[in-house]
Amino acid sequence: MFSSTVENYLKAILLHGEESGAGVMPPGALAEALDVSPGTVTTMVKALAEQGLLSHKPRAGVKLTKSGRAAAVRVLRKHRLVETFLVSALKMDWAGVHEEAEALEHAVSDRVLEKIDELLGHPAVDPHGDPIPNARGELAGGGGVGERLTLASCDVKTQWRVARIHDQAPAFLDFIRDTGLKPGARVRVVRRDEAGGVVRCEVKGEGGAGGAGGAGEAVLGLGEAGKIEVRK
Amino acid sequence: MFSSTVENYLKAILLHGEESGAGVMPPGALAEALDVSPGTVTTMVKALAEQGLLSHKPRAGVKLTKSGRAAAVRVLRKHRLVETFLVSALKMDWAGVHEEAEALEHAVSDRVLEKIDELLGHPAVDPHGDPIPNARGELAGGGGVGERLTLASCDVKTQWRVARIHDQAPAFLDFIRDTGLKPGARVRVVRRDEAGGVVRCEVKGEGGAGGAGGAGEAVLGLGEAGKIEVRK
DNA sequence: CTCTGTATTTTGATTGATCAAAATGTTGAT
DNA sequence: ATCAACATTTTGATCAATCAAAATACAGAG
Repeated sequence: MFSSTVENYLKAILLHGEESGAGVMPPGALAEALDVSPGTVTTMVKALAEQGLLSHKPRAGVKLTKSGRAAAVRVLRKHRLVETFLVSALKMDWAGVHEEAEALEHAVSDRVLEKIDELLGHPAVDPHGDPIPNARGELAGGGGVGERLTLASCDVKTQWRVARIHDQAPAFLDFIRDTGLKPGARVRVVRRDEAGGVVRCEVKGEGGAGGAGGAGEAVLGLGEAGKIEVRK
Repeated sequence: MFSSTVENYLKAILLHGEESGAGVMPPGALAEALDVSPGTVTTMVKALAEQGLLSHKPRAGVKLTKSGRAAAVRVLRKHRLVETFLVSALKMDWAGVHEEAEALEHAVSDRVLEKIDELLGHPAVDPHGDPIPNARGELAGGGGVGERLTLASCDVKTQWRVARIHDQAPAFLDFIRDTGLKPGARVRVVRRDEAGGVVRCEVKGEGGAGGAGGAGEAVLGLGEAGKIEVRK
């Protein structure tokens, strides 16, 4: 239907809206997200607007149209279902699946996707805790970055459960795996030093099936702590 | 590593060699196989020769180099393992998986591929009976089109087993599915009318698990019969 | 040996996606 | 109100992959 380039533009715009809450994405942010030059974005954006996938207010930013958003949501569904599939069905390492899914999301047909969805039992979230849009194109909204409850903002001493990791960088994900702070893990902030920018916490493993279960300690920066969303 | 265009050129040349036995493929056949114009082939072939993937004797044809063949075999391995995966793991319909695999073969990484291979238990053939190259890049040779034993050349009255379908066209595959002549089925040629170009045979279902098992009759043209390889 | 038909290569152009560098518009500080 | 700093758009080029149509080489018939 669309080239993978087009799909990547749409997905980046959707993701920006989800993360930032802003309805409009500035060209510079898009260039940054896609790792292309600003001029390239201007050119592509004009073409996509032509196709009715987004609206473009010159010098301000872009916004997905209804059909653009629908296409973007389909791509995101593919991405997240594929990630889940790689981890659950193929037992691949958690930290690497994002890049694999990045390539596969453009090659998986709708027919294959629905078979995968079925095989996995219609999962609601992917291995990072990110919500998977359903087949009807509905995406559970996660609340903007501001009101998020994370290891940087949650109550100290209370026990929480890791709900979602807001970063796909392999190095960070490796760190998360090593500390045991994966979605599902139970965690308690032991001490948060705002001045020093350090958060120290106690991790209690998976609780459910599988994981090592043993308790451990994790120390991380405030910025990093802010990427770990907790709940309950 | 290579663009999907390049991968398709290499795969087409390898497949031509396997099917025809000829070591060299004329540009016209390549254009036909890839559904591009002859001029395009000339251009691309020069570029691929530049990269050391094939050797090009002007006005005669192309031949894969060692490294070109290795790359082609990797692509073929991906294609056939993906097909097997789609049928065995995702329970997709036999007849459609070729086109799906056509897209996925360029997006599946080596890491993902080996996980799939493992999951499937290192299968030796794909759902059409085509041999799957192993991880070391060895491809079981199938014998040229001449010496092949097929429903067009096998003994009448003897019972055979369908080994391989030498055609990926969806319409033909649909026909095969409907008649039950899939790899694994037992079959006996009841009558072969060379003059009329018609082969009539009796099909006995899967034998093993799954299939309907009941006997049925299939009537097909001599050309079509020649695409159904039998053994034993 | 010549000619003709077919396969192949050349030529000139197009499309999608990209870049670097120059030009331009906008915003915020003074 | 002016100007500097920065973001955005324009401009002119490039690269990979393709096409249609013209030019060319070759092989077999005579």
